[in-house]
Amino acid sequence: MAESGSPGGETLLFLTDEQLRKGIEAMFFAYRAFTADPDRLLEEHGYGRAHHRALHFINRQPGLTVTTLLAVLGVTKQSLNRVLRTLIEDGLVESRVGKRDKRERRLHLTEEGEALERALSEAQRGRMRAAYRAAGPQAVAGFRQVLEAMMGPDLHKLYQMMKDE
Amino acid sequence: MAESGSPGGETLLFLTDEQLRKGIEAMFFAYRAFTADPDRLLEEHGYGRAHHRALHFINRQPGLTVTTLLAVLGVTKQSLNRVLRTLIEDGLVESRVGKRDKRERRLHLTEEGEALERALSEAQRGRMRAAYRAAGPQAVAGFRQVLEAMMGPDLHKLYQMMKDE
DNA sequence: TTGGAAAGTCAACAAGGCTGACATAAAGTC
DNA sequence: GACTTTATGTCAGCCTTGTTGACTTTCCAA
Repeated sequence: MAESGSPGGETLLFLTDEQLRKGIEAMFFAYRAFTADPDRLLEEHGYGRAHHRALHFINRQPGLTVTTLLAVLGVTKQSLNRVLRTLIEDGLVESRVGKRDKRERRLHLTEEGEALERALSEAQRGRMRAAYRAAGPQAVAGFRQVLEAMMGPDLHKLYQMMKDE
Repeated sequence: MAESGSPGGETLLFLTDEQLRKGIEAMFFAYRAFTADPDRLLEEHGYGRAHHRALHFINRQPGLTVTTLLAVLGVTKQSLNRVLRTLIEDGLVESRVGKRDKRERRLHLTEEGEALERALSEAQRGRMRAAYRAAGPQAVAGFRQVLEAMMGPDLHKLYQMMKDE
């Protein structure tokens, strides 16, 4: 019941606690749907969500280093390594020694890795595309604005690191 | 590279695979930020995200049954029970035998439960409020539209079950 | 040459999903 | 009244994915 009134001349009803709670629930349910499609596919291949995330970002930034991927994913080295190791063993990801700095490992998807990434992304984009189409370009712009504002400056920096087109 | 052209007379650039991928990443980063604040608070109390979700929905629908909560959360009985048991033992949730149907357990928050829920929600709403304010009412409307379209009919039904104001 | 950064590994632990199998009480049905 | 179904709870065990802490190897850079 914080800001229910009309302090200035503007209507701030969209900042009501109730509206905020509905927004929170919308995030909860939407995120569940958002991960459901790739999850099904992953299970068939014996992988989990963590594998998907690694594949996604390696695909987006071919040649990124392990340290960068760690920062992007926001997990510990040990946690990522477990996932990365199986992907490399299974021949989905290739780890190449850095040219200038030989300590670095540059990560790339193999053809097989690209194929799985594409399938996972397809599933996820399918739902996204349907939602975008249903809501329209104006709504999509608002959607992106709110999400970007919500992620805060640090994550927004990582977000912008990913190539835009 | 599916729909890059201009099939009709309309610009469908917002349905580009690249735009969809950015949307996917926005969801990923935003959801991470979205859960970060309550997670900190939860850790101080020795609880996890699962406890937060239970508290949230019991608060929203006081007196809901276990079966309903199961449907809303989308987890198994065993998984929910582990969480619910500790909340009841710790005196945050009260389980009352149903009046008409005595098999049912009606779930309610105690005062202590309400206090924690309020604190968690406050943390989460703080970020949400800032994002909403920064993006403006128009963007918020679009945000909600896209999320609702994304969750699909089944989850949308559960979403609408929650009281709106 | 020496300190620090990048990567990898081992071990142990915790949260929170899951399945399967059962048990009980209460409702509902025939 | 006997039988079936529903709502709930519980035990046991497994998996993924996160964590901390300790330690190693390799390599860059001052």
